[in-house]
Amino acid sequence: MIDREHSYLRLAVDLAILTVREDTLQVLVITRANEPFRGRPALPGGFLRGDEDIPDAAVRELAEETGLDGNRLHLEQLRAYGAPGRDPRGRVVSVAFLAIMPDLPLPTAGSDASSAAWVPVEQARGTLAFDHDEILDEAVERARTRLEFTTLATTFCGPSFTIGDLRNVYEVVWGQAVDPRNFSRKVIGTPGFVEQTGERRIPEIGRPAALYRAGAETSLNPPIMRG
Amino acid sequence: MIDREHSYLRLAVDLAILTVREDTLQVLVITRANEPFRGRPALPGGFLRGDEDIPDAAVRELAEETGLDGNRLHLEQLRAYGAPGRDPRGRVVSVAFLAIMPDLPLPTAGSDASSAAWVPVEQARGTLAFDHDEILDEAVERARTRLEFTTLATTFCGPSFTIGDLRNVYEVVWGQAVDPRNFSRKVIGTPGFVEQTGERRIPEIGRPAALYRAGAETSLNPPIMRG
DNA sequence: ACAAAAGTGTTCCTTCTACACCCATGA
DNA sequence: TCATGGGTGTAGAAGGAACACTTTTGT
Repeated sequence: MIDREHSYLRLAVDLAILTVREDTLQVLVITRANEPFRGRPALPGGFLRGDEDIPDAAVRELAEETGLDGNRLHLEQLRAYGAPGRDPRGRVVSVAFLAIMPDLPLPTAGSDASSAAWVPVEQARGTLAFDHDEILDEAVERARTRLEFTTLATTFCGPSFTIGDLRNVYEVVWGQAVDPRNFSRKVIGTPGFVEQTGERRIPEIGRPAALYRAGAETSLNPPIMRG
Repeated sequence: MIDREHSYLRLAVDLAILTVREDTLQVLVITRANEPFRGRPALPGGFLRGDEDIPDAAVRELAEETGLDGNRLHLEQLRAYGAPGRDPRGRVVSVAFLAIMPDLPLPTAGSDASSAAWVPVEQARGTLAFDHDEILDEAVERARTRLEFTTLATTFCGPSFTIGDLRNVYEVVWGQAVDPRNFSRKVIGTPGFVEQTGERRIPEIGRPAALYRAGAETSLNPPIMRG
């Protein structure tokens, strides 16, 4: 059944899972347990199973690698990577996904994932196996533009957060300062971006901040443009 | 070599090739010569060859179906489509591309492509084989946002065009009127969007219009937003 | 002169930007 | 009362929307 004209190949799914942690943008990186690239850092991922849709494979891999429920966080397809020779095992095409989640502790998960760890993007860049450096760069760029045009920043936060927390997400992901005064107005003035919970968070020093949860709106019009 | 855990599959490339023709947005559609969906309209495409990169496969299919040089026009990946059952022949994952080109006559091409024809998007929508209706919808939406944020509209035009021609592209792709006065100013005032050729086009009746060619800039900042 | 399409000037309005200023709290 | 972060007011600049008006041609 396999011929040369249109040959069979294996399809993998790779995940660039981003979070904001300790005021830096971090990516979930595993250390490869097997050849090829054994011992090298890489993005989590794995092969598509027989009768599985591509997003389902991404959700499954996410659960296997992090122990988390992929239906609860943001997961979007970036694109397919298929350069011949990108995988020394043979012809493998990978569909890359961008995932975004709050800063949760990584369950010291089972099988494959014992080595999963958060690593600052700046530190991971240039060190990853396969073509994962390229995937990571495109994932970060996608996340940056998503913050401009969607309310996605809230998925970096937990169930409740202050406007300052949300602003910190923008500053860390964009790598540039954002004016706190104008940012508050913009967020609060955009219907459906955030909803007040009624609670407040009292800092060690300073005025308490109102707590919010993510609103129903997903797109941002007008957008919040980077400088 | 094929096991159930991570099975082999075939990878296809499908192309949503758009142009503006007779004041409508049209898509290149073929009539399928073979099963499955024999006789039904579909997007052009085909299987990836053994040692071929994915964009190369898209360029090759474009050449085979239209006789045109895919290196000269805009070609960008949309995403991978891999729902089980999307192709009755078995497990086939397709990487879809958006292509944009000027309104050129279709060479009555060779092998596969004798049935290639331009069809208005509104007319093609809902009639295509496989999941190509979904691909077409996403291609059109991508093209619409590309016009907002990039200078891509010029690739719908030939080597030289008037500002009116370019405005017509926006009106047809967006499906809404655009103010001619403000549009001129915006386009001419954006450095690198268009360059004057020095020639003019003299219409049957009316003031001659200056001719332009595409400029070097690709992104559009500030963008041209839809209403 | 007239039709048709190209292009300019101007006014109003929304939004962004920058920054002065006030508010609420714990130590 | 001070430090700290939360939040409001406001003036200026930039850009978009709407539209009156002028320009350039062939018939």
